[in-house]
Amino acid sequence: METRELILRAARLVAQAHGYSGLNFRDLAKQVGIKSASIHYYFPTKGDLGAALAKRYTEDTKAILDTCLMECSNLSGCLQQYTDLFRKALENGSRMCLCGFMAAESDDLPDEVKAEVKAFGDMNIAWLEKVLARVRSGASLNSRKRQAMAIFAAVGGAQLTARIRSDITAYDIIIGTYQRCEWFFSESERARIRPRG
Amino acid sequence: METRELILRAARLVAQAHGYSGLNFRDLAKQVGIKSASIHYYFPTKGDLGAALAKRYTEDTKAILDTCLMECSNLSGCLQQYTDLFRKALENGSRMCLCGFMAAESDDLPDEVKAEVKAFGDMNIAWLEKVLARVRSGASLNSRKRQAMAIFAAVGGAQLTARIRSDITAYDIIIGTYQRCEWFFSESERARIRPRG
DNA sequence: ACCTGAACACCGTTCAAGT
DNA sequence: ACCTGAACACCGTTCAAGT
Repeated sequence: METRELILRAARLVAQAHGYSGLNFRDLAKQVGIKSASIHYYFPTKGDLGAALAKRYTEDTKAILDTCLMECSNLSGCLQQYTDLFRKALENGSRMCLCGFMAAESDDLPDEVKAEVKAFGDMNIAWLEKVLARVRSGASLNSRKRQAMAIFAAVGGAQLTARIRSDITAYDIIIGTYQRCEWFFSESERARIRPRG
Repeated sequence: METRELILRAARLVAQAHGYSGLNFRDLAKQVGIKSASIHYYFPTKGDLGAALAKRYTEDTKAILDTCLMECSNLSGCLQQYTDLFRKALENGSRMCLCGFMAAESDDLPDEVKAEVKAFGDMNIAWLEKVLARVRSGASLNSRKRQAMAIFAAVGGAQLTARIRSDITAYDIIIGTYQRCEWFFSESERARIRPRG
């Protein structure tokens, strides 16, 4: 396999466990079998590597999600596959979504990386909107957009919680609770709430 | 103010923006007006600093939440104050919950820090269970525990999403959606779902 | 085209030395 | 009790030099 590809694959696993700041050229080089200075031939700066990493991650994820969308006919199947996809990161050494981790590191990301991480979120939300549009054509565009954002945020939060507890069942419990909609307020409680923003 | 206190205050703001890995003794020392080697007098290792930081953060948060619990009579008011508290971090320079950030960094945290970050989650979930118990005495203990975990995870995910979008209104939209329970499935859709785990 | 060693300013940590 | 300078192995980056 090409060196550039080997670097990206190794870097992805490292970044999903240790974040952008946890990436370092010397260890990466050791894994690939070259010297750290050589990585700069493919990725001049760490920012270039981070941006390429996030972009590739978005492409790969989009390909998987689009396949889901084609194969799944019902909403619950699609969303189950969506949450299962994020579960896989946890299964793989309690790793996180690459861009979820980088979202936390936002302040320390070079602009080009930040843009790619945001693009990952945009892609996810757009995909979720498409899924929701299939079965909730009645709901307004804005309402579906809000729901898409909420679902995207939820899997990130569930990953975070499962990660610190070193317990993947926490992810299942949280996602399961969302799915069953045992949420903030009961029907009667909700009537009393002033919406925000 | 005592030097130790000044270090903790400066470190908290840094860690909420750059995480545990973003903490560095030299910058911290500069802010406090001493040399980096002097910080080791108060916190022998970076792990000691991180653990003290997370512990203090938990204590401070618990004090605020317990005051809420005493003053608020209804569920929606309590939970609104809860989500507002996490909103404040975003208001303050788009910062994150200290332990939310550290949860992502889990793999790189010394054990003593990891334990304190987990303790923050436990405290939050216990508090939320107490709130839910007030108005949902009908629900089972386990059900309330699951809801508490879900709410805790949700604010973390909402922070993450708002942070990468550099847009605090994303937080409001997401939290608002949870509160209105426009969630994963409609009533009829939910009937078709096989629960997980 | 692809790789390297050596240098730079930066990190946490240690420690002998100061007051 | 509290602080410091100097040293160490580590980081990303640069660059002249190799094939």
